[in-house]
Amino acid sequence: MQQKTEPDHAIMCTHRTLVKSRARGLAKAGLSLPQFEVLRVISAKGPMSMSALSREMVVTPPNITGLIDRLEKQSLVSRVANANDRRASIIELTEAGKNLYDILAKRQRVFLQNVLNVLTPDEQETLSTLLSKLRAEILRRESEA
Amino acid sequence: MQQKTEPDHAIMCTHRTLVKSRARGLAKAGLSLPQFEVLRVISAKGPMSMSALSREMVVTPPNITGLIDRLEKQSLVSRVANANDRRASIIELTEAGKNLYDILAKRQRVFLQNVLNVLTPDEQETLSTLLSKLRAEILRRESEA
DNA sequence: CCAAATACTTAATATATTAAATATTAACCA
DNA sequence: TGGTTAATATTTAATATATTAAGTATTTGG
Repeated sequence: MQQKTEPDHAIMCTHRTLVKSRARGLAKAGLSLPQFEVLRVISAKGPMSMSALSREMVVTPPNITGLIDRLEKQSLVSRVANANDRRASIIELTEAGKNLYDILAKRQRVFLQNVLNVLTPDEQETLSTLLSKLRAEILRRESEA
Repeated sequence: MQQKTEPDHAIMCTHRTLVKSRARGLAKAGLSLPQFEVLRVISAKGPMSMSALSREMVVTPPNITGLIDRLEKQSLVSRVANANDRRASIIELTEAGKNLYDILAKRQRVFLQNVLNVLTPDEQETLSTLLSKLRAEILRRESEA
């Protein structure tokens, strides 16, 4: 997995490894990582429209349509009609959705915490700071890519 | 884009920002980032079979079939029959592929170097080291996810 | 009331996966 | 040697995620 020591490669490799591990864990419960993220956002911020969800997850609305279709088929979320605005239905977690999320979220939280604990609190802060600087610089130089 | 200071979120956000910027740059020349990566691997290691390519890029063979189909349609690579092993053709860059890659690779290299230079060499090394530690720990704890 | 904005869906396409099919090569053994 | 079997290389099919472009429905501002 590891090939070069340049930070951009390190970011790519670490991201890929993290995503694959998390996805493998969730797959045991029949969920994908994007599907889990939908449950996480609604669980954290409460029921919301699909356009709000697309803004929270930084993905496009057609993507949300598909994700909600699949989660609804699994009876983990439901589209609840909204009398105030008949264009937008409100996406809620079902009881099954809440229960599954609670179980998986706990497991994911423990896993991530255990992984991060390989770094000291200082190292964790340093890592976040360096990545944040890099992110700002990428955005600043967007036009040069 | 930036939401939390936990390192795992920082990795996700920075990765997304980096990938989007690079992809935007390549899109001006009609290439996607995965397509560019195919050209990069062949340019660096020479012509190779699709299975070798799939191992280099850490993706599955059916994915490579699609990528090569689309690159061949653009006349940037060609499948060259292999007398030694008629199962596998060898993927080569065409002249157009070499020329396009050279131009884009230079631009990407400069962009990445400029971005990374927002960090000092020491900071770059620290970042790589911390990410590497994290990656090793994720792999060690894979089963806990 | 009508134009513009907003919310969602549909269609087409790209990337990526797993599962299964085909083609070829390599290995073994009777 | 010859033939079956196993391994390898690629493709196809089905599905999930994600995008852009275009279409429909509803709301809102003037």
